[in-house]
Amino acid sequence: MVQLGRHFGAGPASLAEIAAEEDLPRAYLEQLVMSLREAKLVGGTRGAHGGYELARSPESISMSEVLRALEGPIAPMMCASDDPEHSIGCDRSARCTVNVLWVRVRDAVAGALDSMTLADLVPPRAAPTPIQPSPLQGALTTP
Amino acid sequence: MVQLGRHFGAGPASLAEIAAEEDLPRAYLEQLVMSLREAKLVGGTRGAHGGYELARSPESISMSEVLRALEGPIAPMMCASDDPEHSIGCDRSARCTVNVLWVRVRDAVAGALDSMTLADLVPPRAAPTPIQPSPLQGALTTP
DNA sequence: CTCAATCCCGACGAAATCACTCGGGATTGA
DNA sequence: TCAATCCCGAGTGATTTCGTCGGGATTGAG
Repeated sequence: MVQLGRHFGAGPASLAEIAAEEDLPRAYLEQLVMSLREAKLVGGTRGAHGGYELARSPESISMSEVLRALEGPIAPMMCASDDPEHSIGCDRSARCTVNVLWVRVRDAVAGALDSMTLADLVPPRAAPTPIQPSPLQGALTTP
Repeated sequence: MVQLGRHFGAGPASLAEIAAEEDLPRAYLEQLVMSLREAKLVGGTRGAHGGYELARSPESISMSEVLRALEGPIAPMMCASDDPEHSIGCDRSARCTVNVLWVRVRDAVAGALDSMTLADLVPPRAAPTPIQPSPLQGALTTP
């Protein structure tokens, strides 16, 4: 996850390393990285001295991509999913007025996630390019 | 939930009625309404011909209140909860740079929820006072 | 060539959560 | 008095989440 961002440009990082730094079980990490790989966000190189690496620069990877890769489509409820494939319309869709609410929430979340990149989350001192300050939070904190 | 909003001003509605209209199990509704009662959003009147009623007008009840009552504090992760009481700091809080992300998401959700009231969700024809069009969605859909 | 490090993959398991059920009071209008 | 209704706590079954296990397949180094 984020550790890979910190490690960017320094060659591949083995799961063993990451597991140590993050103290998470290595076997579990494997599983997570698999999802990231399927989403083409990281690439793995095999063999001794192998490991994982970001496929693109941290600045170009939005957190919405990461989260979608790890947790599936953004959907507060099944009837308001990002991905039309997975959205199963609930039986009472006709008289259900609540759907708009969920759609709003979903868009809010997606917006927040889109407004941050992996680079925003690597520890401060390493932040290379100043990012435009999120346009989002102004709108959200106004009364 | 929303049905109560629709029913506002027409005296108390029994769970049996609501269960019929919503076709949800009545016993389950009881449980939900309990939470709403604890949050002072609805009041119950007992005895024959009793039922539940909104405690305030639908326009004055924000969906964030409702959701907080039903699902607890708004918190995408435990380390970024609305309610300081329930927020349990994760062990790695020191080196955890991800927290800001969750806080942003939480605020986005809270904002979206605050921007809608129960009245916005009662079926269109019944909407009494025109609400100011949400200030939120403009900000969220801009590139 | 061989071997150890590492990724790749599928299946399994325990714990928490969700949606819902059961059974039995306590109150009140008719 | 009695039936309708709220009030309340405990219990259940399915699903999801977090994490484990074991065994290949690849590749660089010696």
